[in-house]
Amino acid sequence: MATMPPAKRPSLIDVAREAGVSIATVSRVLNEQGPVRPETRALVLKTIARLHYTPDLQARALAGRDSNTIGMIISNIENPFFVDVYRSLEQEAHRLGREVLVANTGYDPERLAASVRIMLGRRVTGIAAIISEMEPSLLKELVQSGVPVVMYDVGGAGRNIVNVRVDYAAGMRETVELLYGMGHRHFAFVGHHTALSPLSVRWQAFTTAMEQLGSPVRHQVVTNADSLDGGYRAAHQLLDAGNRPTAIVCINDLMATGVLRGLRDRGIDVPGDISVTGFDNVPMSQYLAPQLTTVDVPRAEIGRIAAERLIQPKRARGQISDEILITPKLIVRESTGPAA
Amino acid sequence: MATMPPAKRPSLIDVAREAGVSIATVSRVLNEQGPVRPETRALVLKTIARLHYTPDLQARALAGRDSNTIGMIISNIENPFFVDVYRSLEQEAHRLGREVLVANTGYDPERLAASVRIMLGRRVTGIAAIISEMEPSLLKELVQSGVPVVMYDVGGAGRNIVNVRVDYAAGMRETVELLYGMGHRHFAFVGHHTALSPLSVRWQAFTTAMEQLGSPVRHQVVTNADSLDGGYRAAHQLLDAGNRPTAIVCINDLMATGVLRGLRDRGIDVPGDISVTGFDNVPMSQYLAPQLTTVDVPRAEIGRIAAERLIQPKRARGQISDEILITPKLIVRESTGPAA
DNA sequence: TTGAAAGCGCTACCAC
DNA sequence: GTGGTAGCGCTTTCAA
Repeated sequence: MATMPPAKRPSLIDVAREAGVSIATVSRVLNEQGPVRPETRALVLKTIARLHYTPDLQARALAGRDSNTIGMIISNIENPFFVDVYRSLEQEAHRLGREVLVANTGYDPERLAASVRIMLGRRVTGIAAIISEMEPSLLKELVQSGVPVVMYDVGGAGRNIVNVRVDYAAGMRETVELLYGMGHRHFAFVGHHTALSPLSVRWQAFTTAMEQLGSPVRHQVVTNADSLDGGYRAAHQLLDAGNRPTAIVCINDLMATGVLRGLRDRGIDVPGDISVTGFDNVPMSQYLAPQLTTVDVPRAEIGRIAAERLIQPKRARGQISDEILITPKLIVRESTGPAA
Repeated sequence: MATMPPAKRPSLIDVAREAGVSIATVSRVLNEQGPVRPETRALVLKTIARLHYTPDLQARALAGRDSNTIGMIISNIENPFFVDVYRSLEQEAHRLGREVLVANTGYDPERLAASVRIMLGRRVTGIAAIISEMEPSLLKELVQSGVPVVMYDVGGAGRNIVNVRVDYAAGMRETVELLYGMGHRHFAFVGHHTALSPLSVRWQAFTTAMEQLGSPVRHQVVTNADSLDGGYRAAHQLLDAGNRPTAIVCINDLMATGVLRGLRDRGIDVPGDISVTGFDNVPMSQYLAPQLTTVDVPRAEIGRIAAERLIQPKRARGQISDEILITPKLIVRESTGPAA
């Protein structure tokens, strides 16, 4: 028994040959472009079906048409926040007839660089960078590529860059003031590694808000991985360090969820003994016990805006950069209460 | 001031011209293949950097080398279960030098069909279908495409298909027996729409387990969207319907989380009044209060196996199909207790 | 060690 | 209406 040849996938040529027409005609029916006699059309369609022909998108993109795809890079798909932005961006992209190529970096700078190369290599028509950090050199590469880019959290300037910013300062101020008003004077901030950076907008927003409160207020900081477990460990570290705070402000809901669990393990009541706040208002935050006090960041809006800007970048010439500011909103739930 | 031309991206030709060598040479240094004089190599590299050249992956794939990409289709990225499988598959793929192309169908059959077309169109070297349903015609198309496929939950046979199955029957039996042993006689099953299908392995596993318990045991069913909110609404429906069960078995942790919240809203104590179980053992299940009794499905293993099978499909000839069975394990936590 | 040239599968333009 | 054909950017023989 002879070994079968690798059974190459059928191409336009195969379809054309089988149908007895030219490849140009097949292409026409495929793209519903230009005139084709109904009968010819039907024949071609039948042949395509018979051969299980699937157009090669790479070749199609190569031959002039663009890739019809926008890329999205996120730093932690484990965090529901990013997933929500992704879903909204994808929905909008599909509505506008585009596909989405996702890449998850896991906060790894190398993966980020690789992801950018892949996106550029696949000739995406735009890139949404929903990440927490970006090396200047990479950013420069992105600017020079000329591809439309929407950035979130990390800034950047260039005629092809649009920045989406959340007014963290406002959100953090509301949070801190709520707590302060409830009598809290000893705060702790729980963040993840990337948040150490002076570039971290959330961290900066927190310190600024604290400074505005004045001198009698103290705070300490714990950093860990951006995960449920990271928050969990942070809570234990905080308690082990002694000098217990009465309010714990977390960089996001994911970590706050871990903190809540860590405190419960140690028999600490929330908000009776300690108050806890998150940030983002991910769906999960409502399903916890106690429900999390947090700051709502409109993820759906962010994804939608990113898709829009990427797909219809009809921007005025000469404009250096663009900035979109989003205002978050404090949502008070059960995890905060008067200082013990 | 003249309008700038669209500033096409530099190609191999541009690099070759600038460096004064042939495109073949540039290609060689790019792929670290064949002999190239160190000085030539250095020159080319410098030129590439200067021009910010990024190879066109589509063209590369077209010209013979494969796309170096495996595709993954999931049905609900909102469910952490799928995200975990994705992360593990991606990690393994990267370890083996491959990229991953993800598609989320949101349980939409049309999106599923579109996703398959896109994967095939991009000439992925394999597809992991981690979904809950698949139309027979689509499945057939997949088989005929000849692309290696790994399927989870939904079956399929073909020389290019590998099935990963979880022994839901075992997991459900353990769950139901735990509850029965605690005195429960009135069960409710909470599933999502897809679970209505007689093809749904989880639903079948539940009914089978119930039958084995004998006649004095009753059960009712509620279906809703596969989401936190879906579970939440299911709980309310269950309570409104009267004839309250003492144990609620949920199709997965996502819905169980919603159920927990719904019960709490109605002042019902878990597990004091009603016991609740989930399935999957997603990270979140440990962070709830009460912590969820659930069945652990090794997601990381599933992702790893999928990647392996897809990337090294050195399978024996003539083998009709392949099947991998994974045995889940019950994890008893706080959400289950003696019948009221 | 390097270059020339033949495709890969497709679109788009120009003839007929 | 339909066919021929020139690329798109790259890899890969085959010669030089």
